[in-house]
Amino acid sequence: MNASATIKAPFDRDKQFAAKRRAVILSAASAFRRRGYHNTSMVDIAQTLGLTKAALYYYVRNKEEILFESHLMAYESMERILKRPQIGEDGLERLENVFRDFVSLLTQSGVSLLTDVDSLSGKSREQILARRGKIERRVIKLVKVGQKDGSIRKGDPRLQVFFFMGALNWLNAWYDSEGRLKGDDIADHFVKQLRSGITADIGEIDE
Amino acid sequence: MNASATIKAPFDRDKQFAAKRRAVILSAASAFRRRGYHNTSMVDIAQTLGLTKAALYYYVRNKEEILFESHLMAYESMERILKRPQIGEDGLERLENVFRDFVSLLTQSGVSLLTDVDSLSGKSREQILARRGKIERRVIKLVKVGQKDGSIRKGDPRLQVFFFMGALNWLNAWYDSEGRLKGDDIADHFVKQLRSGITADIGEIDE
DNA sequence: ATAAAATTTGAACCTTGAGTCAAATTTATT
DNA sequence: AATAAATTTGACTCAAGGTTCAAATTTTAT
Repeated sequence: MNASATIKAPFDRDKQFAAKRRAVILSAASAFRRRGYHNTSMVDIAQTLGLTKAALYYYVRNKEEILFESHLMAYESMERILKRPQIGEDGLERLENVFRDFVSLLTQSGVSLLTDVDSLSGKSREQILARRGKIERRVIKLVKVGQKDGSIRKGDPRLQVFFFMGALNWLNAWYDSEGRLKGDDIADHFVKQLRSGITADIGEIDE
Repeated sequence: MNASATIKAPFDRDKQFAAKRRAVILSAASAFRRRGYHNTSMVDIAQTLGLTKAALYYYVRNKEEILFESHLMAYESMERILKRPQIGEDGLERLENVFRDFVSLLTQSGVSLLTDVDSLSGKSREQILARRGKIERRVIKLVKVGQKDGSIRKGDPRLQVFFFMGALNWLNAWYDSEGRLKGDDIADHFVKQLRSGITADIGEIDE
């Protein structure tokens, strides 16, 4: 069978397919973020790409799969950030850097955090929730490290994390790459507010 | 016409109606918060109340009206909090108190912040967005006051507000009145994190 | 130039869930 | 107890939108 050169093809089939599929997901994800999952029809998604509704089904099993992959894409990016060798002296600094990258991820790249988890069914939902949980736990761990080394104020780490992760999720809702607010400025500001929000008090009141 | 006593009726018709209507909205709002607007059918809403889908239409014009009223209910509560004579020495303290009441509102009462604004059409959406904008502006103003009197750190007030309002919106997504976390504890913690996040630096670095 | 594979389409199908309505039932008043 | 108004229901209609599929079209390789 093909003893001669089957040199992986000069125009690469699978790569093309994967790229287009990815384009579908990204485009859809962007629409989901703005209008919401249920307010975005398959026709909408198709038209944005200059395609026909039916064509989408060549790249995707069904609409839910698009939502699933959208979520996955976002969480994979965040995991990549978390896995990276952490830079920073103490827990606080490391958390700051991670958080800054999170903000950048959401403002620069097309990636967005979706909230329509409940539109996923069974296995998919569990998988996504597990993924999110994993990320949360990692961030919480980071906070604990900071508490241990004295850089982050004592207190329920879960609550501290929920607080600033809320900022992140909300950012997703109001940020529009048009406004005067440049992504980096937001990142700077948010990091500052995050930091001062949880920095351990030096000699201050403990309330 | 009715010269004799038509003493407003001893069993009060309209009040009964209003109460039931309110119950419908509240129950639905709760479901919307958990499962989302589109994942909650009219049948779901009806069943929760021990009714039939058709019965709902005696109290409500259509599903969208329920969503609209849900939003309205939340924003009216928040406006009520904002309108109340502010207590607190400076801008920061006043903001803290408002924020604490916001948190309490979302954890204690059944009121919840909905995000499905885009499922509203035309007039309704505009009205709700206007309402939200009004609230945001009030909070921003509060921050500005704090900046002026020196209690709140300088910086883009809009960004500062978005940050902690994000926490509020996100709270709405994860808070479940069951968990070990008691509403008041959350409020305490959040207020603390809000405060330290924006308190003006005493003699600290300005970054 | 042609054939095989890949991609896209038009036209249907099908399910879900919102909304309607006349009739049944419950509640309040005389 | 009778009646009128208020409330609820069952059964139906209807539209929207997701999904399917055989055929048409385009692309790639020979």
